[in-house]
Amino acid sequence: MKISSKTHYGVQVLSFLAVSEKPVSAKELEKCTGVSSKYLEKVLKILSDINVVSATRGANGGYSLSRNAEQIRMGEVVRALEEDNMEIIDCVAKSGCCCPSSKLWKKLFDGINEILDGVTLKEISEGTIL
Amino acid sequence: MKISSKTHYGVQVLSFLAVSEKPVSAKELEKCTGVSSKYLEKVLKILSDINVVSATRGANGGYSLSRNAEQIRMGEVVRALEEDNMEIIDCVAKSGCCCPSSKLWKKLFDGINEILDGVTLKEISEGTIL
DNA sequence: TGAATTCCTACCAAATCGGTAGGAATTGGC
DNA sequence: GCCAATTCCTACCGATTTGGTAGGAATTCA
Repeated sequence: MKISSKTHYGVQVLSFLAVSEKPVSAKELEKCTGVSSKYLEKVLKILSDINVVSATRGANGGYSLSRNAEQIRMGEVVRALEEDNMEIIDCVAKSGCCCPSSKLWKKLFDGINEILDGVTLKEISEGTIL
Repeated sequence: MKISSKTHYGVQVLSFLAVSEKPVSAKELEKCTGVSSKYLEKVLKILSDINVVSATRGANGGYSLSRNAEQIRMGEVVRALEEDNMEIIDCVAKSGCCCPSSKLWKKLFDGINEILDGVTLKEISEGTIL
């Protein structure tokens, strides 16, 4: 029940990209964040796969948002970065089980997703989140 | 960002205890849940430390709720079972940092706690959770 | 005293986390 | 065409966490 550093880094770099005009390379992001560019590459690949950032290779390449920051909801970002760990506990996910607690976990994860989907990258980069 | 099996087991055994009059031993709970009594002992020790169950040793001993089920909120249970992993990410917890994402994590964890504190053990054991 | 039980400590295998390393593929500029 | 800059791919690796197991000490009831 905690946020991985991968997710943390992911949101951090997104808020850098949100205020940058040109593509930003992993090396430059390393300077901003202090996180190794090699590791950021991994994080950014995940964000690229879900079409939140677009990556261009080669000289003058780098990463940029593939949509406006207000059209990027934190839900999709966090779900991707936490990979399959955002699902409800196995027994519930695999539909069969109906242990008494399953409704609690469902309620919890629905709530988590609702909160995250209610926040856009724009709000984060501008600090206007409530 | 997932629920550990320890937490899952914890809520499961609590809902057993909620419908039992007499103290229930770890061995009996093993029969109900399929989880080894040795491991359940650990889980129950945590719940005992936060005064949600009371344990009595010796013959005819076992575990029972130390309060009415409607007075046990899932928030305290889950926070205890997940130990320190329910805190906001380190950089935020240690007050100094104000990376742009910190407000998001704070909002998220506040929301999680609010959801969990809004559900009582009674609702779980009776299945009346919304 | 003996059986049933929790409590305490130590240990352990497997998975996950948080990276590192090396190089292939691609692209732009000269 | 070549070189430098960049992402992409694959493999590896140490530390930590997870999910237990094992053995026995302490306690309690009959």
